[in-house]
Amino acid sequence: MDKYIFNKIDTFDIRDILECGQVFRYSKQSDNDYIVYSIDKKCLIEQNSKKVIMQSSNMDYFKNYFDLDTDYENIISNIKDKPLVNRSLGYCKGVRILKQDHFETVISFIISANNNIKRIRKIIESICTNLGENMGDYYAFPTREQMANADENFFLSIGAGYRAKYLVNTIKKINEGFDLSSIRNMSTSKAREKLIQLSGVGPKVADCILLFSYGKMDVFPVDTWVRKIYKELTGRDNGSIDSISKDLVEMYGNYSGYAQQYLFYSKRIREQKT
DNA sequence: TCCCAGGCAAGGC
DNA sequence: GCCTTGCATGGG
Repeated sequence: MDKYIFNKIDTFDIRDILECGQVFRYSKQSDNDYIVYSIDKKCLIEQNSKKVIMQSSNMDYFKNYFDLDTDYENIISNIKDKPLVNRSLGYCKGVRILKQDHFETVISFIISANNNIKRIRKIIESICTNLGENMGDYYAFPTREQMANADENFFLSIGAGYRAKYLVNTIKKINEGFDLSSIRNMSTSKAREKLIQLSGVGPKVADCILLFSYGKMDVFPVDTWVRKIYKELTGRDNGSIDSISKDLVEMYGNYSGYAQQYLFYSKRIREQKT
């Protein structure tokens, strides 16, 4: 296992990064010590006031995964004067937007619909332990072929609820040739349109996939928390996801995705939710 | 008992 | 096109 050490910076905090709601497969060893899993890989991350220590057999993968080449101070300087951003940074300046696997992110955020993070994590873990490869001390996220072995009853049995049939339909579509990698080269609006063709993927889930897996930053996923924030900002609590999202992207610009995550996570911290 | 959670699909208009 | 309703499940 390789080791990679870098100096601790304000814009990398492993707790913020993993607990901000963009990823569901991680385990907390202690306050500053986590393990994160992605597809069939894992990475240990330990941080203190001076250093961050990463350990993995797939270090190049995780350097990219954690977006280490991006200058977050520069991003912050571009949005810090926008509404609510500066206050939010006081809670979670260490957030970074991960570069997650397309398939895993699609499946994960279909499960996220009208659900809470604790349950989302539990359902995804059940998917891995039941369908994924045994890697020794953990289970990999199943491949699309492995997932094709699961039927609606399986997903119901692990608590997926009415999302069970969405999962079956989407897995089938992907196995029959729906190309997730081609989406990378599309414009944000085309990519969004394409993702929404998948069962269980609407505008909000599509925006999460675009942000957390495709690195599209001109999106602003609108969920129940963002609706509350939008009401604080504008006094309005009506409107479709598309209209609110469009408003917010106009307001926050090409760094909307980062702003969204700072606002979303700090809101949840302040309301003491898990 | 009702409300809520990183909403979506289907049907009505 | 927009608006309403039904939907599984577990926690507060």
